[in-house]
Amino acid sequence: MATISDVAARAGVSTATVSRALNGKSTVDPELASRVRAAAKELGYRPNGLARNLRRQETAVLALIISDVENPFFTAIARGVEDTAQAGGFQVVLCNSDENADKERRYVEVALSERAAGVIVSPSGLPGSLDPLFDSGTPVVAVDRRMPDRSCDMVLVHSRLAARQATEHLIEQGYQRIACLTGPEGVPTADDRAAGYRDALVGTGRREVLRRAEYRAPGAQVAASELLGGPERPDALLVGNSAMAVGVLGAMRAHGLRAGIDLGLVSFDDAPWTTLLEPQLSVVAQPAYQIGVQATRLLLARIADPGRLPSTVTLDARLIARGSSSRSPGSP
Amino acid sequence: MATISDVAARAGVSTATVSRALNGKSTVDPELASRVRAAAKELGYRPNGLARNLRRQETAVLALIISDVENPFFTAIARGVEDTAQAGGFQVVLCNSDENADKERRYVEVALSERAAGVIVSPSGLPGSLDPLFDSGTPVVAVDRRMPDRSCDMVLVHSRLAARQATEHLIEQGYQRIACLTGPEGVPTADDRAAGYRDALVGTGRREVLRRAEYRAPGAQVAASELLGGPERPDALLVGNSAMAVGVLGAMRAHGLRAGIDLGLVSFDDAPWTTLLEPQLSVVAQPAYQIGVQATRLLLARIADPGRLPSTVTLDARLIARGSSSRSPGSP
DNA sequence: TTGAAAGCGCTAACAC
DNA sequence: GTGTTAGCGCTTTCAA
Repeated sequence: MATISDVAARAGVSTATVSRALNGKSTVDPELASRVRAAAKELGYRPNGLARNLRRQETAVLALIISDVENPFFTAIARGVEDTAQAGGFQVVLCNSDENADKERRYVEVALSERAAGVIVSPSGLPGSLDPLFDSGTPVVAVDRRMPDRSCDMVLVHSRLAARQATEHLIEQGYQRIACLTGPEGVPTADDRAAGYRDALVGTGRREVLRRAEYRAPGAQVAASELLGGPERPDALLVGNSAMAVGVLGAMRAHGLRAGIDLGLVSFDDAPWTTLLEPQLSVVAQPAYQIGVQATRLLLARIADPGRLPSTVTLDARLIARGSSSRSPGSP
Repeated sequence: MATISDVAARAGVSTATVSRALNGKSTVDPELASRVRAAAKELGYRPNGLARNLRRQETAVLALIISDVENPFFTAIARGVEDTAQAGGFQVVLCNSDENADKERRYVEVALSERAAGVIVSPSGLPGSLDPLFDSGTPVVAVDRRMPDRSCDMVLVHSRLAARQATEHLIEQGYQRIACLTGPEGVPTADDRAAGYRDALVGTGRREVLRRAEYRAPGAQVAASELLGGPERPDALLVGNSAMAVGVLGAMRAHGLRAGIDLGLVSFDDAPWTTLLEPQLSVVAQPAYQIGVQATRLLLARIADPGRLPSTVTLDARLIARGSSSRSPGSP
């Protein structure tokens, strides 16, 4: 592969001039500049990013470490990050930590050793697993899940409030035994959903029925099956995310239960298929794309000014009530 | 950030010894090696990957350029790539070209200038848009969509055959006016589905009704609406992918049509929600994860031996017939 | 405006 | 077994 010296030789100038010409420095004779461009083109020259970044001590690549590529919530965040980063002249590489602290650590290593300009991460939740990242001084923004023991830029969702509103909605609809199936203990979003659920139940005389499972379909299906097959079956359920909702709906099918009528249902995350069900699934829609946009803005601001004080952006989620949380089937 | 010289100074050895010790070369005195490790730890030393890669003239990072992060088919491929690459000692960075030839080109530039060890790409379809990638000599594997005018490693699916089988299944079920809604002209997978659909229709006396739309929900919904609202409404439909199926099902809802009874339905891609519908959606399941695995194997083999002859792996897809393609509602 | 030369941090000959 | 040193390809002083 052609190097800058090859181009310089061919254009009959020094490597310095090639560098200046190709980087659009104004202090280059137009005549030389065009000779350089021609030579570069003929040789199919492509600057070596490694050498450039090594010399400049900076990169134009952001790393986005998300906890599950197969979860539409996170891919929507990725879209927001990508659009905003590209507009700011940065490229984004996506790393899938798969809710696995070990993979997360490995990708942090990659991001650091490749000297990414900044990192956006949805923390897997294991305390301290991101210490190397923070200690490195690399600009970081945490999304979706807060970092309890670290001061850093964050973009979060009012999910406790949203969980409370969703539960209150189920109460208003007249459901009596309302359960909550959320993510693993210690994962902040999962704990928030549980807390919001509790907030709504206080003083209503209803009993708390709280279950935990991983944020995926299989675990949720098992947990839901236990709940639905046990004594004192709940008549409504608040579900932690859309992957879990898939498991819950699978369990309901197995138990012959109809959404809305036999079991009121609200799930976090507005997946594209939720309106295809009969009845349609009520959801708490999180502004995933906006989370990505805001996180990138914070990150770019911090890259530009590493000394600025960390700030937290908290976005609202929106309850969309549909048929699955309404006792009269078929109502909106 | 600490450099190798800092570590060398602290351990009282040369940088060469630090490098050897940290890279596990056996020719280092154990005593010195442990002193080096201690010094590195104390300083929080992290090798500069840029410098290392520049010197070594190689990277352990693969780039995976997929056409849509929000499509479960591609994220499943990504999982397969990631698992296989990690087992082979490579990291994977994901780039989302978003079915956009321009973005695709930009990410190719990034992959080349960062000197990725290899690239796996699901081509956007614009002819020639990947020329720089191929011309660079970087190891490449194309997945899902073949490169008609290039000789390179590929991992494909027998989707023409699968489309034919799916259509034959609809014929067997007694549907008479079978239409096909597939992706844009020129996208190989879209053309294959159309061809397979035609293969099945030949000699059955049925008329071809072929529609094209982008591989996403909105376009598919519009196209399906036209089809379903027009004269001589089809009584069955073969759909190009799961995102399109979302659009089609939305259109059916708007027109008050029931799957299976009013409209026999088979869609490509076995998304997690397909079994939640009533009736369940019949699908052509593509081995997405395996595509990722095989593609990575081919890529690693080519990285190890750039001179080997290109080969193509073609995997089978599997028809899973469920209620949406059966006239008797509720049958499996 | 242009060129010569230093040097980013690391690895791999080569010499001892 | 260890140190010295050259050099990966680029950008950026510093002189001219």
